Amino acid sequence: MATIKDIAKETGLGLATISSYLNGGNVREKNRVKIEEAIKKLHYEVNETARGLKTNKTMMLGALIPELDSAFSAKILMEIEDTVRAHGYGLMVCDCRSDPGREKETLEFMKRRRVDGLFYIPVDETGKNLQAAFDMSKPVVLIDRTADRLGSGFVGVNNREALRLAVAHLRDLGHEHIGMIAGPDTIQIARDRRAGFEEACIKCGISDPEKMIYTGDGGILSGSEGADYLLRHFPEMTALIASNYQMSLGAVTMLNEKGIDIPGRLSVIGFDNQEFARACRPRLTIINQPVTEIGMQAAEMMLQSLNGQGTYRQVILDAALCEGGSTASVNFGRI
Amino acid sequence: MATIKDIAKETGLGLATISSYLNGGNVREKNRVKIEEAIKKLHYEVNETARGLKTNKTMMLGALIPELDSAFSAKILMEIEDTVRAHGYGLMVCDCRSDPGREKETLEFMKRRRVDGLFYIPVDETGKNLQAAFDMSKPVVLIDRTADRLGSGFVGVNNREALRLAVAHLRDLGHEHIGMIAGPDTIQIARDRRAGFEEACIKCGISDPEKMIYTGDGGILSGSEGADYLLRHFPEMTALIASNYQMSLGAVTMLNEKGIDIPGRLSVIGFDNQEFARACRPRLTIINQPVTEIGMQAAEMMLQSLNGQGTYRQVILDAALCEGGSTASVNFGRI
DNA sequence: TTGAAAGCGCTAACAT
DNA sequence: ATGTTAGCGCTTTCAA
Repeated sequence: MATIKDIAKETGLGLATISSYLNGGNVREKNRVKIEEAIKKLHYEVNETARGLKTNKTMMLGALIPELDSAFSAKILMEIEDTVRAHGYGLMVCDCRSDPGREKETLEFMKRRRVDGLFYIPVDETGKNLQAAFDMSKPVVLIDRTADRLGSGFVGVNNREALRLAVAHLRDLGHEHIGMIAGPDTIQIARDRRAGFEEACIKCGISDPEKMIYTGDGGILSGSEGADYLLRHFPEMTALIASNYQMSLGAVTMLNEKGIDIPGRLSVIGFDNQEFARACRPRLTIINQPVTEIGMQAAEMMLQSLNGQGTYRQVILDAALCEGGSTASVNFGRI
Repeated sequence: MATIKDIAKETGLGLATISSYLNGGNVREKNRVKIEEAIKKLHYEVNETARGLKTNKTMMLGALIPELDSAFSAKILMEIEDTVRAHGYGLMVCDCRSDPGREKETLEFMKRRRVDGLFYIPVDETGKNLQAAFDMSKPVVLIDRTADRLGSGFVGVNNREALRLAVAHLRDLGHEHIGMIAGPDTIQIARDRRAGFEEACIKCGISDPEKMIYTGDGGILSGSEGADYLLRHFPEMTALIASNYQMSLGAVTMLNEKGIDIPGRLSVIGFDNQEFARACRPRLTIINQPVTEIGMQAAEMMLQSLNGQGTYRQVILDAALCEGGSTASVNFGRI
C-alpha cells in the first residue's frame, strides 16, 4: 500500500505539500496535477489510522444499543449511519443484548477504541454505566431513554403524551375498561408511559387505572403473558394498550391464538412499526414514534458537538396515533 | 490520557517491558505488580489506534449490507457482532440502502478505513463492486447472495431446496394452482428461488408454472402488488408463495385489505421472521432461514481467515418449512 | 527478562 | 506555496 512518502518521491515534492493537498490546502496547479496523477498511479489511499494517531481522532463513532434486532433501533441506526458517514465518520455498532453487564464491557471496549463520540440507548439506568459513558469525555447523545441526561445530548419522545393520545382515542370510542401492558419500572420510558396512561385515565373519569396494568419485561413473551393475564382477570376489559413494539407483537400473537375478536371483543392499540401494523388483521392502531426523525436529530446533535458547536440539547419529539381497524366503538359488535 | 510512557516513568521500567506485559509476555512477578498498580493509578488504557498503526491491523471489521432495517440482516449482524467482539474486533456497519452506487462508495470508505475483513451482503451482482471488495486483499465473507463467490468465503442457504419444500407442502395439501411472488432476476437468490419453484412444480405435474409468477423488486410494495396482480389474473389460484420477507409482509397486507379468507380462499406461504409469522392471523406458514446459524458460521469463517487458518469455504445451510395455519387443504372451506 | 532505539503513516509547526 | 522536522503511542528488533 502506497504512503504519502511514495507520493512525495514520485512527484519530487515534500511530505507537507502532499499532506496539505490531501487536507484541502493550497497547492500550485501544476503540482496538484502531479499529485493527482501519482495518487492514481500508485493507488494511494489515506491511512486513516495514521491520521487518527496524529490528530487524536478516530473518525469513528460508537452506537451502543440494547438489541440490534428491533425495528426501532435498526431504523434509528440506519438514519444515523447515513448522516455521519456523509461527514466521514464510521459507525461501530455494539449490541449489549439488554444486559447491564455486557453494557459495561461494551462501554470499556468503546473507550479503548477511542470512539470520537457515542450514541447510546441505555439499558442500565442506575446511572453507573451512564457515568462510565460520560467519563469518556467524548460527546454522548442519549437516545430514547434514561433517567439522568446530565452532560449529554438527548433525543427522545414524549411518552406521557403518547399514552394520553392512546387513552383519549379509546375514550372517544366509549371505552371505560382499558388494560395496559407496561414495561418494567426500572426503565424511565416505561414509567413515563405508565404515568401517561394513569393520568389520562383519571382525567377521563376512569378510577383505579393501575388495577388493569400488567407489568411485563418489555419482551415479546411478556406481551403474550400480559394479554392473557388481563383477559383472564378482567373480563370487563374492552380495550388494551401494549406499550412497546415487542409487547405489541406478543399481545397480538396471543390474542390471535385465543381467537379473540378484534375489535369486536377487544380494541387493541400497539406501539411502533407501521409495516407490521399494516400487515395485521385488522390493521393495528398504533402509537408511532418518529424513528427517522429521532435518528436525524441524534446525528445532527452529535455532529454539532464534534464540531464544538452548540451545547447539549434535549430534543423531545411527539409520537402520533396511527389509526387502524383494531380499535372501534365499545358498542361495535355488541348491539 | 495516560500512555505507556507514563507507565514506564511511574514504574521505572522500559517501554518494551510494559508493551511486553500488555501483550501477554513474560514479566518478573514484582514488575508485573508494579505495572498493574501504575495502570490502575493512571487509568491507562491501550490506544488501539497507535497499536493498529504499528501492527497494520485495525481490529475493525466491516459489514456492508443492503438494509439494516430488515430482520434478516439485523439478526445476522447481531450474531456476527457478538462473536467477533469476543475476539477483540469491532464491527463497522454500513448500510448502502440497496443502491449499487452507494455500495461502491461504501466499499471505498471501508478500504480507506483499513478494515481487517469484510462481511458483505452484495447488492450489485454484476461483479464490479464484488471485485472492488476482493481487491482490498482482506478476508471477505459473502453472506446470503452473489453470483461469483471466487476468492472469498460464503455462507448462504439452499434456496432452490427451500422453494421445493414450500411447493411440496402445498402439493401435499392438494394445491395445483400455485402463485409465486419472485424477486428481481438480477439477484442470484431470487433466480434460485424461482428455479426451485418451477422445478418443484413441474416435478409435481404442474405445467407452465412460470405463468403464475409475478416478479417484484423485493420490497414491501411489490409484495402487495404481486398478490393483487396474481389474484386478479388467476382466479383459479388457491395458494401463494412470497419469496422474501418484505414481499411476504406486503402480500399479507394486501390480502388482509382485500379481505381474502386465509386459508379458506387462499393458502399462503411467507418467508423469514418467525415472530411476524406468529403474530399473523392465522399464523403464517413460512420458509425460515437459519439466521443465527448464518451469522455464526460467517463470523467463524472470518475469524479463521484472520488467523490465517483454513481456506475459504462455501457453507450452504438448509431453510426449513415452519407450518402455521395459513396453509390448508385445497378443499378446506370449499366443501 | 529488560532497555534503547527505530519506525508505522500521518500532521503540524516552523522555516524558507 | 513548499520543504524540514518532530512526534502521535505503540510494537519490535537487537543488545545487554
